Amino acid sequence: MNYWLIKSEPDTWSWDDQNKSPKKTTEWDGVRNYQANNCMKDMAKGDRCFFYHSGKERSIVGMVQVVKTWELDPTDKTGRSFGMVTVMAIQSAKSPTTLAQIKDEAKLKDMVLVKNSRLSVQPVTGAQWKQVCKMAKLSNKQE
DNA sequence: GCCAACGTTGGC
DNA sequence: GCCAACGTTGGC
Repeated sequence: MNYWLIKSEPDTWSWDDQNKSPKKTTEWDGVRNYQANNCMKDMAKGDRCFFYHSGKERSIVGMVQVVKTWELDPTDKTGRSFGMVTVMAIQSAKSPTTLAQIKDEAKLKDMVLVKNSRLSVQPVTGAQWKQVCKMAKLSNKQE
């Protein structure tokens, strides 16, 4: 199992939208960046991702699970084989964790979120995952 | 609203 | 294949 972080501008697609959508799932389309696309290609069914609000909020607000692996994004008109995965909301953060808090935590100083803030889909290490779960009051147990 | 960081485009 | 110009993202 691998861990990831996906970002969304809440005005475009918020955690609330995610939870209101049928079966709490959504196709994570619209990614037009090779690095982000490659991350999605590496995702396996059951992998988990933090859901991060960029823009004004800048915080980790929940956790989603990959329910369908990478497939071609039908909205892509570039002809460059950008794709998407399908994710399902599984937990809301009881204590949403802000970017400022993450930056203050020494154990998280190497997070991609800190080092390359522009990447919209990014890997998270096991140690970082555990630490953020603790801070956000998210359960790390497997169903 | 500004600007740094980064990715992409296109001329050569 | 290089690199300048440009556009976009996202934190501040």
